[in-house]
Amino acid sequence: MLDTRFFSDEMRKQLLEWWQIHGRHDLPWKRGDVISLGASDLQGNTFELDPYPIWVAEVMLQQTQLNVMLPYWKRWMLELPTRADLIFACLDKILFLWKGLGYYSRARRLHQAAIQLGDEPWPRTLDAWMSLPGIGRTTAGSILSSAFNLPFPILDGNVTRVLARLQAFSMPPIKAKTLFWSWSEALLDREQPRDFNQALMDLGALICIPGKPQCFLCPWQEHCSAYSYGCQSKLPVKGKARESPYKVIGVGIVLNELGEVLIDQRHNEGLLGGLWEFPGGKQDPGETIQATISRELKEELDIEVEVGEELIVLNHSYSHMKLCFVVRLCRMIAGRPKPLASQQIRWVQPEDLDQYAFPAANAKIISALLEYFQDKNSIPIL
DNA sequence: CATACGTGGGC
DNA sequence: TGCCCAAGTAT
Repeated sequence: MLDTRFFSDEMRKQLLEWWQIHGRHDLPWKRGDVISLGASDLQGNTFELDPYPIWVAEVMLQQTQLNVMLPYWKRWMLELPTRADLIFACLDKILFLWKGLGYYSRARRLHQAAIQLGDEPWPRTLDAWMSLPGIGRTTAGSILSSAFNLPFPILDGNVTRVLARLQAFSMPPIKAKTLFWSWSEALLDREQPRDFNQALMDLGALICIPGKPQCFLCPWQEHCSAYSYGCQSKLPVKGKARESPYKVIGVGIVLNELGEVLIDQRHNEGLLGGLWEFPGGKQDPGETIQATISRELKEELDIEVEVGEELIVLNHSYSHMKLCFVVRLCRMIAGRPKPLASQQIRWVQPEDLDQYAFPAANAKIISALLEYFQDKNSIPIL
């Protein structure tokens, strides 16, 4: 039941004319090699682009803004320029290239998907792309329309916001995914889906922004229900966010007599999967932080430590919880560390920590540790 | 369908 | 400082 009343050819034309002038035309994955020409020529927009750089970009762009992912994408393309390079890369390298971007399962799934594709030709159907790990309908539609100029709609945060305002939709869009998809599909310019999808996203990213949209610059002002009601800054309606839990985490910087520090690699599944970290864990109610650290290191590494001075305390918010890391220097008293709760453990020189993929919060701990050693001008003998 | 899953920028 | 938000996917 496709309601296309609101979506005219005139609207498509207005958006594309706006985009020709104001759109983001400098996306490097859309300026790369043209892998084949269609019946027409470049002017006709029927050329095809290499899907690999587009695929990498689209995955990096999931829940991530263009200016944030761009340097990561450039480095990735230098290190792993083709699908074959990705297939044969090791997970450590992949996670290192992803370090700091967040949502690390994206990197693992990109790798898995490349392996799954093997040396098959690039898929050209929605189902084939969506069957790959890490690729949902939006990413599949983006790749198919960007690379092959095929008429598949998208529904990202930008498009959702534009549509919610265009239709003055008064419920949280999350409750009406199917309707929004049908709108995106009805709206799509089937003659030039590549440019149209990009134009729609650019409209959302540049004009129809959250908060205070730039309606005075909008090519669709006259078509926008929210604008006519003056409610554009209230849309889209968001669902109520649940309070995220707060936890205190005791972290142990365990040093040995060689001045090496003990790190562990997290299991691949779940939060920060596959990344390295300093050992530690959640403080139990009524427990001192010293007790937390010595208990966690006993449970996870089977070592006894003496908990020493505080290195740093830092707060860190994830999307679904807030943590306070209390980091203490530790001396190992007894035992030999074993990876009881991790993939592996390693003793490393502090200068070599930059060769491992640590999450952002741990990167701050590393900075504090290196500063500490610099101030001491020597490795502390505990 | 609700929830897990990161991070940095903007205000 | 703290909260909102950003090119979503998997379960």
